[in-house]
Amino acid sequence: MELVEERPYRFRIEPRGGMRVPGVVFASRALLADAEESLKQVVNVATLPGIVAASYAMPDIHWGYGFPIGGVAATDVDHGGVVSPGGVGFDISCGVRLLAADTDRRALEPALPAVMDGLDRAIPRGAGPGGVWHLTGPGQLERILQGGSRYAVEQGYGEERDLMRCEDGGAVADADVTRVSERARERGSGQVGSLGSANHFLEVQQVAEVYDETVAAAFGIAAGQVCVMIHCGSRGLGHQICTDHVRAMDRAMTRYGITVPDRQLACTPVHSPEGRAYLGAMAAAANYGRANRQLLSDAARRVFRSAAGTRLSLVYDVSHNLAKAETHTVAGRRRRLCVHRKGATRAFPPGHPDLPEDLREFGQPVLIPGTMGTASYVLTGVPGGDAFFSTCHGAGRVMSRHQAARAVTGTELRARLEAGGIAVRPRSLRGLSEETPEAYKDVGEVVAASESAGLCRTVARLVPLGVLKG
DNA sequence: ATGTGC
Repeated sequence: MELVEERPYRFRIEPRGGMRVPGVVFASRALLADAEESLKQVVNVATLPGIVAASYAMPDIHWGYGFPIGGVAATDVDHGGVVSPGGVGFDISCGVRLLAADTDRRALEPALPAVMDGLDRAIPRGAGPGGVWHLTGPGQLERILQGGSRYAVEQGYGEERDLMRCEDGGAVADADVTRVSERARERGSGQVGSLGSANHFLEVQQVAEVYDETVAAAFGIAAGQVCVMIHCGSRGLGHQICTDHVRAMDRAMTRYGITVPDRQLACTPVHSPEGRAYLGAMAAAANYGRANRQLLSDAARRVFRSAAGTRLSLVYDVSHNLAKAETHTVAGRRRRLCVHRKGATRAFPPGHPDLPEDLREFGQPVLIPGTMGTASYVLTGVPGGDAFFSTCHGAGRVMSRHQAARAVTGTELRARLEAGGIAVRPRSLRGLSEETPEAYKDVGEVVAASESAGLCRTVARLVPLGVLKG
């Protein structure tokens, strides 16, 4: 793959063959070692009908289904632009939520074991069914799919203020529950309010370092403060929706005269029946993922209140796997776009009208979940942000699950983390070993490259005190 | 990511 370094941390792949736009990759050379397969995916995405500006990749790019993880692609909906489920990923609306406690690490210390034991009991996790809500009637899942976090708050699982700190106010209005298959509903109905497995987690963290005092203060965080970070998505429901709609688009594509270099890029125009159906179902999954994080926040709040007398207030909730209707200026013209972000986080700049009023002058909080036992980051959007105001989403794997499990046993890893002062409550020791830090890139490098590329600014680094995993 | 395979 021919990468031209346009400037430090920004590489370009010139359009050729079926590419309609160039590829643009934000990274260091070091982060792109072994990226050959995922760079090919950047090139493939550049062939999609209606794509504008470039096929972008963030510094945490790695191989994914069709699109690379860490990919951003926008299509012009008024000029045949397509939507592709592979550009969102199987875990629709996977994202991160950060809550700030009204206490610091030292004050929490004596209560930490009780907090961890309480969370261990209160937070459903791991593969398969189980969630904090047991649905009572047939209409309840539909209300979750329509109402997202807003519905959870209406039912008493949160505060009205939470919704101000959620992307889209906690729910999007364009969910179409009729496009969510019976099978997806079945899978989703038993998992409402659950973490899932793999890289999903709930961590008790402390703010280890603040890089921008003013912005951190506006976000409600300070050095030493205890926080709770929740990383999870839409579980089996989102997975089934992706499966269903990839299949439908794969069958329909030729009717629209669309050919793609990889079947995993199955897509149809945004304004086709199949495109609208996917976007309606995707929005329902997005609301499900948000309700999921809202319910887990409420469960965590109850534990902190009873075990430590501590309150948790929401900093922000943002997804890194979504396609969204956004208007951007491209080549001097305002265009209505379908922006796919897959393993990439929206990072609106200061002054953006969609930000809550009290955060508007500081930019959007961007939440980066780190590898277990290392660090997580809070970033903020910056003026002139490239790639339709997007940045990285996390570390990115370098080792397969199998390799990781061979490198360390769960028991060894737990002992290592505990020796480092991190309490661990795993559901499965095998699952824990698959998430060993050496299986991932250094998230600090990813964040530094994102900032150097001009995609965001680093606000704070958080380190874990306790980890709950699936 | 995922009732960890079609």
